[in-house]
Amino acid sequence: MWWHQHNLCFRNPLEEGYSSGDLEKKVATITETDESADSEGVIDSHKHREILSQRPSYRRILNELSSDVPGVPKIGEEKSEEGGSPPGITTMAVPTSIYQTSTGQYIAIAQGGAVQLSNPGSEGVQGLQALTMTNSGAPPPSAALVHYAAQAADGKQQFFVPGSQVVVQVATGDMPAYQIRAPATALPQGVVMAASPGSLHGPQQLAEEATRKRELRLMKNREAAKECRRRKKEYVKCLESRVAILEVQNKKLIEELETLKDIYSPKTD
DNA sequence: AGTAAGGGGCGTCAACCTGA
DNA sequence: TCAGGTTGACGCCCCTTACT
Repeated sequence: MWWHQHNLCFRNPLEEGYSSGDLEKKVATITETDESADSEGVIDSHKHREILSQRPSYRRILNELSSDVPGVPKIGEEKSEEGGSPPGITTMAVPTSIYQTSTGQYIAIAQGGAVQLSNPGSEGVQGLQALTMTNSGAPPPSAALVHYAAQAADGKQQFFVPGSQVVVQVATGDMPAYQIRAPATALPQGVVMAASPGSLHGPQQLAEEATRKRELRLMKNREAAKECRRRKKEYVKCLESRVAILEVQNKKLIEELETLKDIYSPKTD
């Protein structure tokens, strides 16, 4: 866990009864920053909006905090430090591309060319089914939805993914296998490419295009919300560790002050 | 066992921000 | 200016815990 990976293994302040909001105020107080925006209690919505709009993102705040505290990872850089996973936690390759087939299955192509399958019922990458890759085709750089699927001439199922590549089912049964191939021909017979916006006619195609755009936007926003929540949690953890560090520092300074007082104060005998 | 309360996660919407 | 990213807010669902 991040909390332990950076030698910041203090008692978790949240377990001592702090809410994350309390923590934020606590850090603001200790560091004398201007983060205690809602300390006044009730504020009108307009003011609240202003405050929110002036508030930097979690990524920025945490990166600023990280630059102050050595050893605290910056958001966006934490991937490499997760190299050694804690015992008991199964690691899995982060997929670089995720595609959805016409049957609703998800195909994730991980770095190194591993292909993973996920059924519609499973959630996200959980439940992804690792499959054997028989070649190491480089995955396309961006994630996108598969627009079409087809049955190849040999009866094997194919999924066409962006980047002019084809994921081909090369074995069926209990342990299906898939390959990433460059398509031999431009398109197999019977495959119809999704129409480009410029070639749309009729209200039905326009409606389909609008639906497709909406679903794409929802999917992206879904992922963005997940990422945002992950960053928020990381931000709270960062605040927790900062509180712990500052409390220790504060305690030391108080002790030091008491010691100096004892040394330099005139004896009153 | 049944139930209410509380917490966490998720999807979605909307407002705002930012970079091209 | 606009498309895409970010994030607060809301409602929903599921799980856990305490209580009856």
